[in-house]
Amino acid sequence: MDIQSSTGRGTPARAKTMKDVAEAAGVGLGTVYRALSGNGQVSAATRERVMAAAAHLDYRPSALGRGLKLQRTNNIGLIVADISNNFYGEFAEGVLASAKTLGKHVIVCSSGEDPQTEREYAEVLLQQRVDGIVAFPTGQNAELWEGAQRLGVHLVFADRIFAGLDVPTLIVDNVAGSQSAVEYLLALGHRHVGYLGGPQSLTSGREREVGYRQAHAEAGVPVLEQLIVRSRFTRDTAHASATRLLQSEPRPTALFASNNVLAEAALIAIRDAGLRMPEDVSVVMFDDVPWAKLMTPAITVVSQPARQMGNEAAQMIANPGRTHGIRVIPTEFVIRQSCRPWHDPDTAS
Amino acid sequence: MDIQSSTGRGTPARAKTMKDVAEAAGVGLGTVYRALSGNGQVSAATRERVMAAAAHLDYRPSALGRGLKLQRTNNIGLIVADISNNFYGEFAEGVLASAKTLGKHVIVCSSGEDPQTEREYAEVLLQQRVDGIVAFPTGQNAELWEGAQRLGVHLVFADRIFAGLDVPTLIVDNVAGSQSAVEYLLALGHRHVGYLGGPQSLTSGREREVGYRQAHAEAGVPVLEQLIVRSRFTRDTAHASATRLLQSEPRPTALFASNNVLAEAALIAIRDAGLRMPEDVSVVMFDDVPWAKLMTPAITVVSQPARQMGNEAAQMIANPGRTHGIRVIPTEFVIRQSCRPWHDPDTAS
DNA sequence: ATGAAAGCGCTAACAC
DNA sequence: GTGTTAGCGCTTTCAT
Repeated sequence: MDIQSSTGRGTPARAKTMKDVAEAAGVGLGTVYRALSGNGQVSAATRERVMAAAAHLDYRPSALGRGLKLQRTNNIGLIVADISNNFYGEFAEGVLASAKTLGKHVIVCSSGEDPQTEREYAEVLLQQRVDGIVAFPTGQNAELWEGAQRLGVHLVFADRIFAGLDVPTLIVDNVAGSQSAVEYLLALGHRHVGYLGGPQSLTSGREREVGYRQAHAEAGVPVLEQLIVRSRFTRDTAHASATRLLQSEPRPTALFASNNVLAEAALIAIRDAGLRMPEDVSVVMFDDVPWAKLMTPAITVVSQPARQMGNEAAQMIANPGRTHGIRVIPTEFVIRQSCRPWHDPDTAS
Repeated sequence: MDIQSSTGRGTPARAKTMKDVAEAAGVGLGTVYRALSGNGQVSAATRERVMAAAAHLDYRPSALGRGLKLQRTNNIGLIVADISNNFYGEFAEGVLASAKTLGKHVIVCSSGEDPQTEREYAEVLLQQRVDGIVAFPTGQNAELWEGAQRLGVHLVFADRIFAGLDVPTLIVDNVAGSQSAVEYLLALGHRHVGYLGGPQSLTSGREREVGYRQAHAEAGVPVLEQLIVRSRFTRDTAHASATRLLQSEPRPTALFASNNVLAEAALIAIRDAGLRMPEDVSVVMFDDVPWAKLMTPAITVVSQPARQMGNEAAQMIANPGRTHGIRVIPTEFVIRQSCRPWHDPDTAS
């Protein structure tokens, strides 16, 4: 009696293969393939028998065998900075939704904005032989991305322009979005608009600051450098930066937070400082997260269509060749109740 | 002259294989394997040559070939309801972080709480031959999960108990968490506490309602069924439900929202109804999302350690056998400023 | 210490 | 219309 052949209780049943189905249906391997895939001619009777055998055995094709043969996996990688951040979460939902309709599957990675982690994840994705990668690149690892492209892995970058690489990129109009927000604050009479910005290493950090400066230039209002505070786009350093900004001389009467994490920090810092919004300080933030409209007063925002961008990124990965260069998505300025006109007490008539 | 062999500009270089490395290093396939994997003996000199050749060719092992041979992929699936919801986002960050340290990779799927979508995604994950799946199950598709277990795919469920299936499950103490919140409101003098609940089909929906009822029973306060409104855990139906709850007779003087999406809806409905928090209506919510402490007043919450749960889920998948039954995680009741004592005007002395 | 060869599950070309 | 076979890239056993 052969112990190996007994159906052990604890031993999981090996996943069934085409060969199993072929034996069960009493046909050859090729016939099973033709019957199940629809490629090639099979008689109706045979097809019936094969389908029945497959169903009975609970056969499920192996994506591994298939991928190995076809040199194509239908898997794509997604590298975001922080999936618990609503912006990336919305983007990811968009990628997942479009990927599903395209018959693709998504391996999600969270880099924490760390180039080393990004590198490790990209390496993993290449080993998994993904067909493409959607990434919010840290700005490092140029050789890595070049290598990926050489291997025929389709790339799409989001939110940041990677200088020197020819990768299709999806980006919002940071300069215009930021500029419209700051113009609005200046038009309300604010002359000391604090800017809570991201790192200069990212396009989104740099460009939003450019918009801030352009708005000042066009309004003829001088920029006070001490009102510009740069922080990482993460919670750890954000609070200290926001607090520092509120303690600047002169104290800002309005504040523009250049992403949702920095805005959170700003609101907490404002409350901690005993200031009221909008009486003491007006606030505008970049990125229309769900809680922005919950606040009292509701926050005025520069809205970016994160989910739609995710959709589009997945489409771009699936249709390489149709996508070139940088696609700029417009932002929308949504005025709510977090800003108030400012009349400088010193110069009041 | 052979055209095929020329390095075409547009033709991507095929990913290098062990065979390529073997030829470049002038050794056999087995030697390359032994040199790169560390399994087996290789002379120092040979190892050196192999490593150099691999580096020079930019060789990257194929997870496909490896997985096919080993019948094990080191990939795990994660099925959440909505990755843009902060709760799932935090959980996912936890899974990703732990998976990384365990050398595993995560295919993320978003079911939208739809059993059909869940089924399709689970099917995909099984075809991908994932080693395990972490899921927030909809409660349907029992046969599917049983089949997965039979195939030796390790399962971990989160947030919901699936009756009739023996799957290790990670869950917060919904009854106790909910009960402590409602006890608090009753102790403040509220006698008409509205309950904005999730669907009865999910454990988290049912149990939180049980906590609500137990708190009333122990305080000797009768439950008014018209103050219990159930909604799906999604934005579409939440707002209508919240509005309906606020129009109940008697009007609730306090409100317990059983998840973060319902809480969002409740706050908007409160504002739309022209009510003030906490003067007109006290509020407690389940799940301590980042914006809860941003609100003025800051919201009192039942906090659940979402990220830590994600960590633990990944560990459980990686160490099957060590995990059995249902692991209940305690919640934490965090009192902030969104509740106020209530003295019924009719019975005031 | 190293080379040769089999086989994981699938696709596709070929033979009948 | 159907069966057979080679090969994708890797791991592992068996010779040498």
